[in-house]
Amino acid sequence: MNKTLQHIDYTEETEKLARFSKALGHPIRLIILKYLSDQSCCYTGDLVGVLPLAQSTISQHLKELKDAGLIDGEVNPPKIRYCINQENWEKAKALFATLFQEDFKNFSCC
Amino acid sequence: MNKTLQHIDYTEETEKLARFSKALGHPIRLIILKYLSDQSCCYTGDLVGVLPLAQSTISQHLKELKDAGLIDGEVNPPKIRYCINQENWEKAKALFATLFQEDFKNFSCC
DNA sequence: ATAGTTAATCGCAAATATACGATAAATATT
DNA sequence: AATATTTATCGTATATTTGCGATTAACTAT
Repeated sequence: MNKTLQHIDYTEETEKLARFSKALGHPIRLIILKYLSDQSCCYTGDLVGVLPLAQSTISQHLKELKDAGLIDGEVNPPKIRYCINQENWEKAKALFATLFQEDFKNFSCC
Repeated sequence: MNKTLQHIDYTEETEKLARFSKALGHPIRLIILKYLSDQSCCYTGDLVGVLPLAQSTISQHLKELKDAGLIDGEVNPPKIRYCINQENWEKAKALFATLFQEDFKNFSCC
């Protein structure tokens, strides 16, 4: 974290893929996404009932996913209904597909 | 990080996918993988010449990728030749494919 | 107005990640 | 044996992440 090197210019795609990856980089967040997918949508409280973590911790993980754009929180007082953000989910799908595409791994050795 | 809750039992798949995601969660590491893919393989020094980061930092990122299983380092004294680990790369590809599969996102709402 | 419910946010602690320069290890060359 | 090359590792500093309990905010229902 020295000097001016900490912000290198990456392409928009690289930046986004790293962001998505980071958000997916915790088991609890994968479970939350799976749960959201299975249940269509859910409230924070549903997850609190299911996961062995404090409410504040779960709220934090939801924020993480929301900030990465993978989920949306729709206010439904006094609850908040979380759903997967389809648009960005598709974007993530596309980015990961590119990453693992044939031409990305078109090696001549190894 | 309290009590005994910090180690929850996740499935092997969840654990692995989170691990891969985390490794992919830094732009520099994505660039390294892309470079490895383009150049077939490369030495640490090649990356040091290309990336605006200290040699030790790059070495650390390589270790991160290696520990996640995404790359292999083959000793070729005094250099070390890094290549993508095809087996695990395929495994990652499959796991991400499952994550983004149709039936994962089979919603009834949103 | 008061009380209840739900979920975000704050404040804190501990762990992990990111970056660097310096040093060490391993091997090839002289 | 001595030197040069290459790269990992060590030590350190700072930033970020992860977790908790307590509090606050927003809205409902009484």
